[in-house]
Amino acid sequence: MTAPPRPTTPAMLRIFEELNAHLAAATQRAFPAAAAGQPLDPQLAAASKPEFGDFQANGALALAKPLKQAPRAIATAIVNQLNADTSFTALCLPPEIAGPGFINLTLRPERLAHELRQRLGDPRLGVPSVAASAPVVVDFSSPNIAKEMHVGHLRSTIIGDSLARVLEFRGHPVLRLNHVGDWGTQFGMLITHLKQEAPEALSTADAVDLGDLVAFYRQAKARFDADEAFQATSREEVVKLQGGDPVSLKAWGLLCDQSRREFQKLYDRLDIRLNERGESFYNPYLEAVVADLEASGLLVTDDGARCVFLEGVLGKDGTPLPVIVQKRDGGFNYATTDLAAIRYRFAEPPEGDGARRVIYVTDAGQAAHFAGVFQVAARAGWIPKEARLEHVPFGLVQGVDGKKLKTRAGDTVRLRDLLDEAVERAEADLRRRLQEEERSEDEAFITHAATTVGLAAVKYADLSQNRSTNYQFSFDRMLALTGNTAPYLLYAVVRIAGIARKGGDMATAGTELHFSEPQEWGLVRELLKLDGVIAEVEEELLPNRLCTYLFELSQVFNRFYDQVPVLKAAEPARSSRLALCSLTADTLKLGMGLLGIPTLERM
RNA sequence: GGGGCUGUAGCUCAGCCGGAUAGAGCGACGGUUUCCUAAACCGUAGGUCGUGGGUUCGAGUCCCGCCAGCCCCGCCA
Repeated sequence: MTAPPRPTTPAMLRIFEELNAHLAAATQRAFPAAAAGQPLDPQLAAASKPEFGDFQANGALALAKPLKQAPRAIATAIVNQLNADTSFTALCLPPEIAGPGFINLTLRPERLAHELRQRLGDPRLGVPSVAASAPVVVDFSSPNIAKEMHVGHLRSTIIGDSLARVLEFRGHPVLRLNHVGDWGTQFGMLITHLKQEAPEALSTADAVDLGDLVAFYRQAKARFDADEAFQATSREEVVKLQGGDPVSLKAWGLLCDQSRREFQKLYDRLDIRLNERGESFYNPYLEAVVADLEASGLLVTDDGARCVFLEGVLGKDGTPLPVIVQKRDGGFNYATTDLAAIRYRFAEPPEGDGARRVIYVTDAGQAAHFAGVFQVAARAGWIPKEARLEHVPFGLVQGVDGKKLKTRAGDTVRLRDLLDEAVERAEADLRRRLQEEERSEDEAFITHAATTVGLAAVKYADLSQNRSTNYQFSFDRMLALTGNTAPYLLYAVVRIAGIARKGGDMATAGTELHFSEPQEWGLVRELLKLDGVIAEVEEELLPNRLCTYLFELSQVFNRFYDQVPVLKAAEPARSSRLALCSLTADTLKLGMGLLGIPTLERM
């Protein structure tokens, strides 16, 4: 939709900005003429390999052509300017020119230690909070009333929650909206069918249980597809409902309550907070949507339906595709609701949310739908100039066979069953391990650890993959104790907790830091990357970047743990290393918290 | 027919406004435990980045064609 400027996303944001300014100034001093036209971009980036230092600047290569000079000569001139700048030399070791003309920058160790010390005892671990922000809407999960949550809701729920957590941590007021399917044709079908088959369900709470309701829904859908008379009755029922008919409304309310309670069980289990604001919420605004579109001259009546024809999107016959906002029978559809939602979310309170960023976490199959709806909203003038409206698409959940995930019987996998199995498998693993290691733990410990590991595995496996591709679901892989998995990360935290139990003082706020080993410096550098990673996730809405970071941090920590003694070290190394352990644990806990994953002390 | 997404090592995947010899995990093979949980660590092997062009000093990354898989395409959401 709107295209904001891409932010730079390196390690250590503040230092990055500082270096960038130094480089730009040095380049300008070295080549004043080159700055006359375009602003100079030093093309500063995180070093692509550790041996290149902390940062690399690639700008000299790009200047070679306009300046008609060899890139290494340009780099040399820039470096000479940098070396003459004492505020730069206080920050960095002398830059090195490498390859065709890269400028490699290595931060002074004392500066790294200084940055690290500032993060010790800082609850935000160096991640800045935004000063003030308009609300951000994250629209995710969105199951349908009268259906059970299934594997199809997994990704939206987990990814949406994580994005919301990251945005909240950055200080944005986040509206976590559950746009449940509680309106529309499906309800017409269901209510019509229930009137005939189980009328008590429409007047008495919980007269049928949810499983039966799901079965009724399936039957209703089948009748709707096959029986024209039923279709017509269902459509009339929708119109009645949308018109506020009390009998229909009561039935509708009962169905919603029942489903809502079931959804909440799963949200509680996954520790996900959501505000329900279903499609029905926008019912009072649907007329205004159509009126607005009419007033702005976008509306066309075609074959009885009121549509907006899209620009640049052609159908089979080469004519523009419509977005239908009012059906021939007078009813509204999901496009109308989505438009009303966009309009409401960007509108100022009290008749709106006043949001300036609206994020939809839905499967990639809806990309075309959202593109169309977004275009209409833009042309209708409902999107403020500085606002962002983003569809965050994700791929399908597939089985290991590469096909859409199903049960052995061929049914959709219920979310509840999927979580149960993950926890059961985690528990079986844990019990086997306890037996092998001749450890003894009480049942409460086993239940807690297995639940945490099982749910963490499901969440992490999903989040750690770039969401845009299809996702191959495998219990074996996600619960593996090695590799880029939740158990591996959880274990790193457990190791640090072990050090604390064995006498390591983790209250390290005032510690003098003295590092000598490469494993220590490796960990220091990794720890300082957190702020950049968070900024990147906030901008690109890709939780897998955070996962990659946490995995790499765990790897670097495990190497450190394996190769460098902590408790047995002499001072001042011991305290410095304890500080690293403490900050690593804090960083992992914070990062996993942003993924919606709690950590353990022992496992 | 039109549109979108995807195609990188045997498998699952990273690859951040184009930048140095394309990375990781799993699996395979080999090694490490008197020491803070070995659920770990160290090493080896393994890739024409689907394919053919183009742009560029430089392309897995940008543009065009083609191939393959998946998804979407007016009154369902």
